[in-house]
This record gives sequence, C-alpha cells and structure tokens, in this order.
Amino acid sequence: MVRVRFAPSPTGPLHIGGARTVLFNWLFARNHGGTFILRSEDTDLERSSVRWEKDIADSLRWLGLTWDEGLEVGGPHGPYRQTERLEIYKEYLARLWLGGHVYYCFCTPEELEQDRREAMARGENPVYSGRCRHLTPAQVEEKLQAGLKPAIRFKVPRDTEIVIQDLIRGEVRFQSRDVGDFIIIKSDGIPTYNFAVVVDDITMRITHVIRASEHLINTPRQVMIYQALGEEVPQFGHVSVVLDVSGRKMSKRMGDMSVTAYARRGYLPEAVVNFLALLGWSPPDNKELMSLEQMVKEFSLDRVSKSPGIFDEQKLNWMNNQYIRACDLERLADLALPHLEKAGLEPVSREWLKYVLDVVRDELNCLEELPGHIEEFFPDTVDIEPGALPHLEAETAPAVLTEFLLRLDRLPAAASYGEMQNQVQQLLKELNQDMKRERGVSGRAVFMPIRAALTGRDSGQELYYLVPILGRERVRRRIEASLRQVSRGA
RNA sequence: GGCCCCUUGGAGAAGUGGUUUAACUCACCAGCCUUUCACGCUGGCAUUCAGGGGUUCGAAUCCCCUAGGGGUCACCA
Repeated sequence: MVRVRFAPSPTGPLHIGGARTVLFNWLFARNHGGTFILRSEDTDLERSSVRWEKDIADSLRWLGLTWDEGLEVGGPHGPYRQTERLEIYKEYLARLWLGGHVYYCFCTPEELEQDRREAMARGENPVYSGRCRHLTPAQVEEKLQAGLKPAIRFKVPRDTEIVIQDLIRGEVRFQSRDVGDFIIIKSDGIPTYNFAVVVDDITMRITHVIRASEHLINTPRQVMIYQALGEEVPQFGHVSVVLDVSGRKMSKRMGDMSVTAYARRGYLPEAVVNFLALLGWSPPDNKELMSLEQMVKEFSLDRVSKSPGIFDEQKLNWMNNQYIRACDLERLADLALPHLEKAGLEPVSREWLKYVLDVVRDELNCLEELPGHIEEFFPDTVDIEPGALPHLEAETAPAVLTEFLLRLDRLPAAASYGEMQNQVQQLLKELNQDMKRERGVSGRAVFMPIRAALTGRDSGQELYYLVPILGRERVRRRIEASLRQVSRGA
C-alpha cells in the first residue's frame, strides 16, 4: 500500500514550486491507488500560522488535489499538526534515550556561533564540536539543577556510510563524519524538523517520501534516526527545484508566485496543474494537453527529470489559453464576472457576456486580461486613431456608412446573438456586392470605413461579431458621430 | 571552504550504445490565408548534446577530469 504525504510548514502561501511537489505526490498516490496525506509542520512557532494552513488547503482544493487523510479531514493516524503531536515525539525520544543515541547539549547560541566562525577560519567544515557529548552524568545533573534548559542532540555514528536509493536521482552516498551531532529537541522542548518528520513518517506509515531536492542533504540525518529507532526506512524521491526566468530560485521579487495569485489572475486550475506536471515530467507518449485523470494513468517517478526547471510563463499562458478556448461557456462566464466587476464593466446580459467571451476567448492568456479586450465595446463614441482616419476620409466612406446604417435598420429583430451575427454577415456580403456594382468600390474600401467608424481603429474583431456585441443603438451612435466628424473636417 | 545534486536549442523536453542527417511543445522569424489585427496553415530555428579526454567498429547515451549552476553545513522547515 502506497502512502505519501505533503508536509508544508504554514509560514506562507503555497507557491507554484510547492504545488508541483504536491502534484507529483498526488499523482504518484493516485497512480498506485494509494493514500495521500496532508499534514502541517508547524514547529516553527514564530512563523507558523493557521491562516497559511487554511490558505494552503484552499490552494490544493482549487487545484483539484484532494487528500485522503490529514488536516481538516482527519484520519486514523492523527493529529496531523506537529504541535499537537508532542506526546508522540516524547515516546520516540524515550526510545532514543534508551538506546543511548542522544544527549543533552547546554551550549549557548553564542558559543555555537563562535565555534562556527573559528572552524570556518581554520578552513574546516563547521560541524558541531561534540563538546557536550561527553559530559558526565554528574556534570549534566549539575547544569540541570542550575536551571539551564538544554537542547537534545543526536549522536551521529562515526564513520559510517549512508546509501540512499533515490527514486529520481539513483544512488546517493553520504559519509556520517561529514555531519555533526544535530539537535532533535530544541531547548523549548519542541522537536526539530529532522526528528519530527521521521516520527511522523513512521507513525503515519509513509512508504514514499517525495519532496524538494533541497531536502536531499537532510536525508542521511533522517536515515540515521530511522536506524537508531530500528524502524524501516521509506523510499525517497527528490524532485528538482523550480527556477524563475532568470535562472534563480523563485523569489518574491519576481512577483507573487503563489497559487492563489494565479487563481486570482484568472488562470484555470486544470491549466496550472497541466503546466506544472510537464515541468519536470513527461508522459511516455509526449502528449502535452492532458487532464488530471490522464496524468494519473500515465504518471511514474522514473520519468521525472533530475535537472531544475525554469518556470516559463509564456508557456503557461499558451496552455491557459488552450483551456480557456475549450472551457464551457457558462463556467467561463462565472469566472469572468469578478474580473469585469473589478474593472467596473457591467455586461449587457448573461447571453451577451457568453457571446462576447466566445468571440474574444482566443485572445486571452488569462481572465485578468478580459477587461482590456472588451472595454472598447462599452462607450457610445470612439476616438479615431491616426491610422484609421484615412479610411473615414475616403470619398466613398459617407455613402458606405449611410447605406450600411440604412440596411442595418431594416434588419428584423434577431432571436439570438448568433442569429444577428448571421444576419450581419449576410448584410455585409450584399452591401459589398452592391457597392461594387453601384459605385465601383469593394473590399477594404467598404469594410474599413465601417470598422474605423465603429472602433476608431484599423484592426480588431470581424465586423459581424462586432455589430451584435455593440448592439444596433451603439452602432448607430458611433457611425453617426463618425459621419459628423468627417463632414466637419471636410 | 567541505559535502551533495544538476548540465540536450531562448524555455519545457524526447532520447538510456547503431535507420538520430537529435522528435515534440512554447517562444521567435518568414511566407500563405484574410476587409484589418489575430486565428489558422506552411516553412525556418542544436552538423550537435557544458568543455576535454578515454572505452568501442560505433556515444547525447558508459568511464574519468575540468568548468558552470544550484542546494546544504541553524535550537528554519
């Protein structure tokens, strides 16, 4: 039975790199019919907050990555918050005491800092000196009596080799002499990460630890604890990190890379998840657009890349656009509403919104861009841009515009935007033919003046989309205004 | 500085000793289509896999060295 977990420390929002790690865990679990667990590593009392725990849970739900055990949903191996598991750590600590694997350390932060500096100055590896390792029981008792609050260190065995068969990286070897005795219980009695994860992973029966590669270096410490405890060591898989466009580790400087930020900007969760999956993993058939279900079916750790990936927003944009194109219109309308509201744009109607979305969706990288694409549909008049002016000043322009308006007025009321689109398309076709016959102008000479009058620009949507979107009234006003402007100028 | 990891085009990558003159996708460039901009279509974009040595009839694929990038050496996780 496969059991994996995601164990963030709730000190900030879930960022895009963390989301990828969760995704790989989740896909691995689902692919094996296993269990995915969400727990909270909140032993950093200073920075942890339930607010971020909630934020992370919300982000996971938004991405569609549900968990079977853990925060909010509970389960048989709880509690799932480290600060609520202190009794459990005590039990395991007792076992380490019994085996003689730990000792009290009374060194002050200042002493430690001094040691570190001196070691560095001597060009040595700054590992803990082991000063307190050989304190006699009497000395320990004396310090305890004096009221000193000790930390507890793990005795790392001398000169042993720790070999890890990493699921992604292959065999990795460490020498125990390179790692100093490390603290597993802080002087405030709270366990340290390296100890708490091990106990949690043991008690929650975790079989595979899939996490960011920055933890690779912690693995030998944890393996030594497993061994001291006589527990079975899980399998490890260390996923590479995600870098920003400049090739650095992603930072806040590049903007808000949190999952919620992408949600807020109008990225679809299925696009984000799809993009993230492909950042470091590729399916055997090299398909790109795929649903979570498809990914679950094809996922395997041995197709996960070892090298760090660079987060390419251009490709995310392309992918999001693909999903926007394929999105159900009702859903897209729901998603669009908040962005319109924010921009102060009120859609004419739900039907109108859906029609507009269908027309402009091809151009959208994300919904946040929507207002910029449709705000031009709202005013009654437009400013004529320099590039569009010549089309209105053409000799035949007034005649074309007048005739267009006349015919538009004769159009029977349409039952839908789609029907109106067809009517206008037919109207334009006939207008073009008639103008060619009667005045010898066609093509650009008839379409461009209309476009210029309606939009003030020389580019944009097809006219037969534009007219239904603007509506007859607004079309009339814009054309009449343009006509006036041209005649005044002439 | 020690230790550990990584290195195929601007980005994601396929490729695990021989039809690879290195697939595919994004980006970029050009042409076509089109009333315009887009969309779409077509084509271009690594004689080479960080560099250098080996092993081999044959290497992006195996070995060694060098360089570059990253991680880590906390009473943070």
